[in-house]
Amino acid sequence: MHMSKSSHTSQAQTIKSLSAIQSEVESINRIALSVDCVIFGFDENKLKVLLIRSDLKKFQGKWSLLGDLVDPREELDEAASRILKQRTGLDDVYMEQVKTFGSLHRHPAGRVVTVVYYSLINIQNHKLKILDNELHWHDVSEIEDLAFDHKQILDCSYEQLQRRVQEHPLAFSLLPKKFSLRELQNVYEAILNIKMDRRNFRKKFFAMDFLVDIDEMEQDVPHRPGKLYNFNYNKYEKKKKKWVGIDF
Amino acid sequence: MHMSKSSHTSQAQTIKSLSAIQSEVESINRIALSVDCVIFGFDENKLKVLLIRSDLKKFQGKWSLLGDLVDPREELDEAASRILKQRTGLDDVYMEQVKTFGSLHRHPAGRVVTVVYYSLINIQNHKLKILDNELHWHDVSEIEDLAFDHKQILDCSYEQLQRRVQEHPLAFSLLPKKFSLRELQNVYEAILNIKMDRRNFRKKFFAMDFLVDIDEMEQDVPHRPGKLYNFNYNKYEKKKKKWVGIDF
DNA sequence: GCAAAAGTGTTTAGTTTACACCCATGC
DNA sequence: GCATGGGTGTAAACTAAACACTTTTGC
Repeated sequence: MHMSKSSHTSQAQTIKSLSAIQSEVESINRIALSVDCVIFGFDENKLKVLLIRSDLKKFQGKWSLLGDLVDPREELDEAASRILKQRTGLDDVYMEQVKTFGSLHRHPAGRVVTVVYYSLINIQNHKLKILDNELHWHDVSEIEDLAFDHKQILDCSYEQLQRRVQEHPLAFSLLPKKFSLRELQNVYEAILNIKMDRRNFRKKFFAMDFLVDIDEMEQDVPHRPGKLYNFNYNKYEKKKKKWVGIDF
Repeated sequence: MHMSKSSHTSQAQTIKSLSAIQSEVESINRIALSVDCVIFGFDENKLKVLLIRSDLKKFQGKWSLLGDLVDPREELDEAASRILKQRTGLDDVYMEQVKTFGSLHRHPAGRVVTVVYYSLINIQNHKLKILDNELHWHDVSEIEDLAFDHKQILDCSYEQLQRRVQEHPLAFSLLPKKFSLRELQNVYEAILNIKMDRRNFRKKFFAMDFLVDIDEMEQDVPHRPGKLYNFNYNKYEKKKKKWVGIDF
């Protein structure tokens, strides 16, 4: 086999001993790690995201995602849950890792690599627990600028949400347990920023057959009330399709 | 607005000063960060991945992905490119971040969080540069166990590849610039682990209209030679579709 | 009774699948 | 001349899209 003539200078890492790695791990090569949470909600027929005012002078007046440094004894997912719990009081929430952002100068305090999660919560079901730093909900479509690289992080998370919501039953996480088909359609329209045909939408979801008619109606609506449904996760798990097809 | 009665004990982080964050960033809260590369190739009609023997006694005899610690002054993408370049000599390679793995005890040297990238390279075009630690290609389908959590990382990367290859023109990165339709189909069949109809496959790709007939034929094949094509990335960029549809 | 949204089917267009025969080359 | 894979078209099944009127409720 042909052996390249190119230099071997950078192969050192391949023959490191455990103790050498250990000393690197323990000393020079450590980096601050944070978790940032993009917390999506749905209200007033709009997709919302939870923001606070940045603490830092450099970003004075700018809004920021919720995040914190990861403790070295803490799992990444746990850090994300902790941040979410602190701010929303919610525990059992849909959450997904998006991407890790590590630009050298993304944080003014030095090198901080951040692992980003997004989560989907049902706004109606809860009130925010701690309103420090003006914690509150913002329309995703109206956000122009955020502290740090958080606008880029939000855009990336939102794009991932748009992709995933078309292939997985995520929309239900943004709604109460009981919801009308109109509400469900509104979630899709808000996330994907499109209009859909009402009849075709209903047909599609009934055909999938994991909405359960709970025999209740909307209350206090100024028009004919709609039926309410539950999402049956077990039925979904059994029926979900293995999608194959080349399409781009 | 209703103010929750729940404890405020964990809100401390929201009012940290920059200097407080700075001292955390500089000291106690740092974590070793590595990058691992899942390097896919295609040969003998099989999807391959590049592995080395693990350096560590604990994993003696086990194969491992290629990775290294991230230098605090180095971008994550650069670290991934560096690892790839060291081992394959290749520069200009398709590469995508997959996910970050951070289980507390995934690495015997201590807490090491790892950012995983996969890349797609054309095996035919090159020979491996450095063969230390028995660096070589393995059939993805035959890998049973790897050092660290690398089997889990490989599975996750492979699943992501399977999803992405159906929606983006990645397959071309695994082939030489000139390829036959049969080779292209073989890539899809290997990645997705399915058989496809030859006529429908051809129809589909010709309809997409970004394969360029370069008016050359296969050489030295023991049967009727096929035409060779290029992938025209510009044409793809213009034509690619914005895909909408709920399907799960 | 009027405003507002719920509920409901059918037709058409487009896409995906299944399927079989002749052709060009190397040996 | 035979083995091997290249190259091609059509019909059937399925899926997605377009589209309008009647019903129920609150006011």
